[in-house]
Amino acid sequence: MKGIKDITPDEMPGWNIAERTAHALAHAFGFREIRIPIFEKTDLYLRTLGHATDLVEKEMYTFPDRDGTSLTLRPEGTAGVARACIDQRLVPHPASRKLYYLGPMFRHERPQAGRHRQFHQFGVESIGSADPHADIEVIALLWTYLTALRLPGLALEINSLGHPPDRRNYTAALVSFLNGKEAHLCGNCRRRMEINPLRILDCKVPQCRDAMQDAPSLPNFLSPSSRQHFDRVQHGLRILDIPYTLNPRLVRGLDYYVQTTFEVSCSALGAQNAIGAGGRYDGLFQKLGGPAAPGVGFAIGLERVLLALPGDALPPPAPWVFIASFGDKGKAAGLSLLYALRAQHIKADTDHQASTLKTLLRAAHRLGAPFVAIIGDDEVADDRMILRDMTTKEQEIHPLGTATSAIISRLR
RNA sequence: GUGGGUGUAGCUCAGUUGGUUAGAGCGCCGGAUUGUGGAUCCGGAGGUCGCGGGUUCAAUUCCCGUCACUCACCCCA
Repeated sequence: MKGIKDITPDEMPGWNIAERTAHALAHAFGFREIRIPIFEKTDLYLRTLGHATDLVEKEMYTFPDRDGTSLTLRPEGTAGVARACIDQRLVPHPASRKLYYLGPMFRHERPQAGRHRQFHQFGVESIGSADPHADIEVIALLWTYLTALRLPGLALEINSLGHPPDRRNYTAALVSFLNGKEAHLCGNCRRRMEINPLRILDCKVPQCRDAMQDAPSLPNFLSPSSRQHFDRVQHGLRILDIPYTLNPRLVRGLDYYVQTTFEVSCSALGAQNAIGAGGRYDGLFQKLGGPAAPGVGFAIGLERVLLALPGDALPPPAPWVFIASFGDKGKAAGLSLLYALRAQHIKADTDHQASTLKTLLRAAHRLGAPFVAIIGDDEVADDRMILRDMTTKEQEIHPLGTATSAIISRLR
């Protein structure tokens, strides 16, 4: 299917390191995992994401349930997490206010590099605190995660949209500035003037950038409290030595964002270079009929992380042993050893087709086995086993009775 | 939704103005005497040339359509 990918065994080491790092760092920052359904009632997304957004207008996988209820495969995680927090009454519990999730999202878009219809996100939501330190903590986790994986060419941009009244004032100023200049805008932006003028800010069409040259600046419209909040966020980032640049034109695509917004791009990625982004969404819970609770969070596109992941970030494969046993007695002894190791959680494998030492060793080599246990009839007769190191070609001899423990200690 | 590019062996790709048994490298399988892998040499298997139609005596090659993949626009993670 278009834009839907299999993740093959060869790709899994990268995924494992990306996911393990996510779990480890999220825990280190005091976030706890939550798993929510992969689809929700469509209404949830209509109410939270904004009707005029591209995501809602044309990218959702929406289908009727058997009773006619409209359902939608989740296109992002924040709305679902917020719904779950309300349903499960998590907000009052201090230990359940910092949550993270990992899993597939679905958007019906034309696929291209780093963009698929089913893709995966690692996201966090910090709920209940309007303090700038919540913003700092979330941004710090985002930055720590991406740098821990040693992704090249990262750049963090931040902005503040202010409180809703600030944004309304600015939007009004922007529209009045653009009135009469419609002819200089691209068709898309002319449409945006009606539905979402802020999005004209980050239009990439040159003529629109020219037309916006002298447009009113969003930071000038921040209320004193918004400005103070934003200043304190920046102060925290400086203390933590997290490099950032201010981008007064950074506007996020979803309607629920207010105040702080941020985005990390990765120059190693190509056109779709946003690797992680997020912001504050203080009105979201009320919009869903829940308790008033501010929140801030981010989402990271894991496919994009994998694309940028340097090859040497992958851990070396764990050592294991190939059992090369042949002859009637040798095979029997090899079979016992094979399962004894497995019972100890030691990776051990063989090739049941191969019957000669030559073919067994060839099979071991092809599977990339670092060690081979050789057991033929002669070995059984002498009550011994040969353990061969495939890289150094060194061989040691052990009694069959202690073969399992000898191999285990050799692999460590 | 719009535009460009590409579809030939498991993989990466050749294929000459349309011409008869469609090739290479890598990989895979086997062999080079009896219980030691990788190297070398020799041999072998494997292809509806994406699919459908059209032009032609003849199509992998030209034309149309279609599907898939891919990159970009839009937008986003």
